[in-house]
Amino acid sequence: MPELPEVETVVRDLRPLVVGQRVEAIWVGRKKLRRTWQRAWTASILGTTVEAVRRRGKWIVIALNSGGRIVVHLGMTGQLTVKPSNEPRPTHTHVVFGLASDVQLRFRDARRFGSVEWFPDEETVHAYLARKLGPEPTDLDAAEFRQSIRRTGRALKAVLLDQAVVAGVGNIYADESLHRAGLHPERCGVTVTDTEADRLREAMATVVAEAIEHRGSTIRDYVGGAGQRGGYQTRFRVYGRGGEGCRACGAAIEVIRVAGRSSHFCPACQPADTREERATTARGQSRIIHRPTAPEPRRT
DNA sequence: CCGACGTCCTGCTAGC
DNA sequence: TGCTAGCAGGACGTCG
Repeated sequence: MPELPEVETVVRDLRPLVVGQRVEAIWVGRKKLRRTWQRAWTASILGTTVEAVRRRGKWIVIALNSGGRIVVHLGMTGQLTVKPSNEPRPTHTHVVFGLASDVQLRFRDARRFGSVEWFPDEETVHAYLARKLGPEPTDLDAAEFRQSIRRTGRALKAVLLDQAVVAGVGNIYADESLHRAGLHPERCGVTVTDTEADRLREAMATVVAEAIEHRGSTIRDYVGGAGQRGGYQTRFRVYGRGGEGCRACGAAIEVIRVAGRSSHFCPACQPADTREERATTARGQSRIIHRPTAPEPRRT
């Protein structure tokens, strides 16, 4: 599933292929995506030229010389690739932009959790994304991150998946970061020390940077902007390695459900906080029922 | 107001 | 071998 490193790889791949290209044709399929394509968007985009391709969190922003912006989210199975126009269109292709040099920018998404939409200007896109997203992992302020963690009773895993806390981290890199930081995914936010929070912030930055170097991770569907698979999946320390040995200590990696997501961790490197009490819900998910430290009083 | 949970969607896999 | 139930999860709406 595309997270920050995969989206960054797509953006880097697309940049030399689409910047400077004119959008000469647009085709939109009938199947509904997360956002419904508006007829007016086609007219607004046709004839404009791509000026830049950027990423913010897991979102891709394609800047046009008209000031308009095409904004893409890959969801679970989305692919945004440049292919020769004469190459057959694979199934689940939903949007195609015909570019000047006989190539097409194609959006393909089997599960249709992704989206393609248009905004009239940079300010509107900025407001749209700023409402949802916190800082990038590399821009995360130490004090701010400590506070984000400590002001909540949620499990650390849930905090990392919250795009308003840190943008771009998903299930894979949350698990990998927690392992590097030696923190249990269910660890309750309020009990996390400054040192632990700092370790987690640094672990996230490291994991994400390493994954980008390896062009992201391909579990099943993910491909880069020219259709190539990623290479980081062979370096996972915990994700998808349930039952296998921890690369650090050899203990068997465990899989549990936290915040509605599968969570992989090493019980030896990432010990549970024994001061916490938990109960298991009917659906097999564990809930913290007692916290060792009371949350700070909420300010009004 | 925070947090938990249901919903969307289809391809693949485990299990019979 | 062939079928099917269940699982995978990012964003977001809803509900307690």
